[in-house]
Amino acid sequence: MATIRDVAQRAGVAVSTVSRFLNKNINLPEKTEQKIIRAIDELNFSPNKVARSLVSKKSEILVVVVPDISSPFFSHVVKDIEKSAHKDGFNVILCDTDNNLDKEREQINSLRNSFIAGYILVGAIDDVNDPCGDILKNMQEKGEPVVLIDRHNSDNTFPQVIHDKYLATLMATEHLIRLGHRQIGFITGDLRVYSALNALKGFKAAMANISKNESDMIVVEGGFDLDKGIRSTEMLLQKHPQVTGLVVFSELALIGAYNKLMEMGISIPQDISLIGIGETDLAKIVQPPLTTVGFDFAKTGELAYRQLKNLIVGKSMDERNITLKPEIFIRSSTRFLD
Amino acid sequence: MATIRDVAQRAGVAVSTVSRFLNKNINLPEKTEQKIIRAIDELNFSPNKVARSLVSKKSEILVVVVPDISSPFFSHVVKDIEKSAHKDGFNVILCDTDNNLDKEREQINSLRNSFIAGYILVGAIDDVNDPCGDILKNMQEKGEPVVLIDRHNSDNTFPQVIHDKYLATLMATEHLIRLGHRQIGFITGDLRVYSALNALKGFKAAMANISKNESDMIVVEGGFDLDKGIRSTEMLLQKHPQVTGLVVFSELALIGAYNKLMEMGISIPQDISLIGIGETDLAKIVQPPLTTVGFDFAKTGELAYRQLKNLIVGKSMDERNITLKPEIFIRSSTRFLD
DNA sequence: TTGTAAGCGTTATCAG
DNA sequence: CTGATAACGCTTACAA
Repeated sequence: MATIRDVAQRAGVAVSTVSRFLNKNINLPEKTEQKIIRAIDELNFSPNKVARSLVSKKSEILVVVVPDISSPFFSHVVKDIEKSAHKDGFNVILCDTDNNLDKEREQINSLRNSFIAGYILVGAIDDVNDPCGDILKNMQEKGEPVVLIDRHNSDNTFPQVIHDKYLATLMATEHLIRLGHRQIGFITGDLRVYSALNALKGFKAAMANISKNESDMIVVEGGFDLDKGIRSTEMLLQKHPQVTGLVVFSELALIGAYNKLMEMGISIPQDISLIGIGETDLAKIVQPPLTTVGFDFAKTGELAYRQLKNLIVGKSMDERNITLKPEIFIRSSTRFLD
Repeated sequence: MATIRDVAQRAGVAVSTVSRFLNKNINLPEKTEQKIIRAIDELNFSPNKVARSLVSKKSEILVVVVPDISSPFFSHVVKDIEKSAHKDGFNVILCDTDNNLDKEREQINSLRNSFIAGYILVGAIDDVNDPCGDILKNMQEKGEPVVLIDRHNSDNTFPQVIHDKYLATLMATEHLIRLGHRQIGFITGDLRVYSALNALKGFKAAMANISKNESDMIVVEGGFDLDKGIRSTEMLLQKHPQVTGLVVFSELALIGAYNKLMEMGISIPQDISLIGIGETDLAKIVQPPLTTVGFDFAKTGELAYRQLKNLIVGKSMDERNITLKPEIFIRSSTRFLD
């Protein structure tokens, strides 16, 4: 690999001149510029990022932390972040924490001496009980650019993008209520996750209109994968065979619930109306297509990146907290209860 | 941020001593070791990766290039690579090329001066016509560690992990033939992709047993997403309403085909037997569950990482080319044609 | 065993 | 406007 020294030597100028040229700091005379260009070309030189990073104390590297990249929502968000970031010349380091906050800690800490330009952290399990407070606090003190997506954000410390899961679950549940359902079950996500907790609140708020005390409400703690959806559905139906409507948090668990109902020979929506929180292709594709309350998460990644970018360049933002509102997609898995 | 200098000063030793301690190059006397540990602790010091990288001319950063991280197969592979890599202390830069080879070129080139430890490239569109030859050749010359997954690999230049899509499609087609089908349609992937091309060969090989000339074979060029699967199925059925069996390459296109058939009121497997190449949860979940010929792609990422690791540490591998064999999962979407 | 100093490839300061 | 040269934070000969 040729260095800036080699280029300078070959062009017959000083390294600083080449450096200036590279950083377009100044208008050099046509003549020297040509010499430099030629030398760079002949040597096939390109400046070393690491050396550059060492002196400038920054890099063009972003870190994106997700609980599970193989989950459709997260992989879409990451894709959009990467796409936006790439346009600005940033590269993205992906950290998959496997829903393990210790791993998250470790990963972030191991990167903290690499002049990372900024971080985007996506909601993780146990976020509610232990919002990585120590690390985040430290990052804040150090002034490191951090943006949060669907994450517990005490004291509103960091800019964030939030999907209003409270409202989404409220809407979903109210939809069933409007259709005449009274015996409505809710399969939550892992309640140590910020947005899952909010969803539960939304469910309770909606149910409060038709049910006097909370203890009557039919709630089973679920999770974010297919398997959890299957098992939770089974459990819920066993304990509460009277349900006519089912609200399921998270896309994958919804598909799990769908699968379980089909397997049990329970007809959707004849026997049970099924509605999910979160929108994916999957919900549209199964038969019958599933009614969902979802978000246009094509925007999430880009919005989060934009926030981060503003943070990095020190530009003030119009709004530090972006809350995305849900939309209901009525398909064929819910019916009027006569 | 404290530097190694600060630590040395505080501990009352030379920087080199601290460096030696950090790199465990030597056994220091208990006494000085304690002093250093204390200083490090008090200053909350951790060594700067960038500076380290500059002198060592290497880094703990891997680059993984995929055509589309939002596709289930790729996101699973990336997850496994990340997991394995993280155990060895590597971080992973994710490049999503959006199936654009120019973007791939650009991304890789922009990273070539960052002392990247190694690269894993996953099969992309146009790989067949233009296997990024210039860049890859250059990388080979420079001795940069590169591992390929499902990718055109002229002259067997790089270690690789391959899913035998030829065999998979052969098996799928033969399964339908065994069930008595003769009018079998095939929806390919994008034929500029290496493994899609192989799949087509597999289909033709199987069909050769029951069909004299190739021009009789029913083939429609498809793609890798849901939408392409839907459109290709529509087109195929329009031109060839006589088909009783359908082989679909790629997981997502399979689901698209399923969806289209359902929408058209075509019963699976009564009217048409449907079989897919590639295994995902989706195929298991829809009703009826779909027969597939798939791969245990839980292994792919880890295997590729292992190859790369060996390349990086200069360890010779048992096998440079790992070919993963498919397995048939017979479910309820194929039936005996009476 | 420990310390001194050179150097990794840049950028930035400061003379000329 | 250009050219030496000192950083940046670390590793590693080489010397003591």
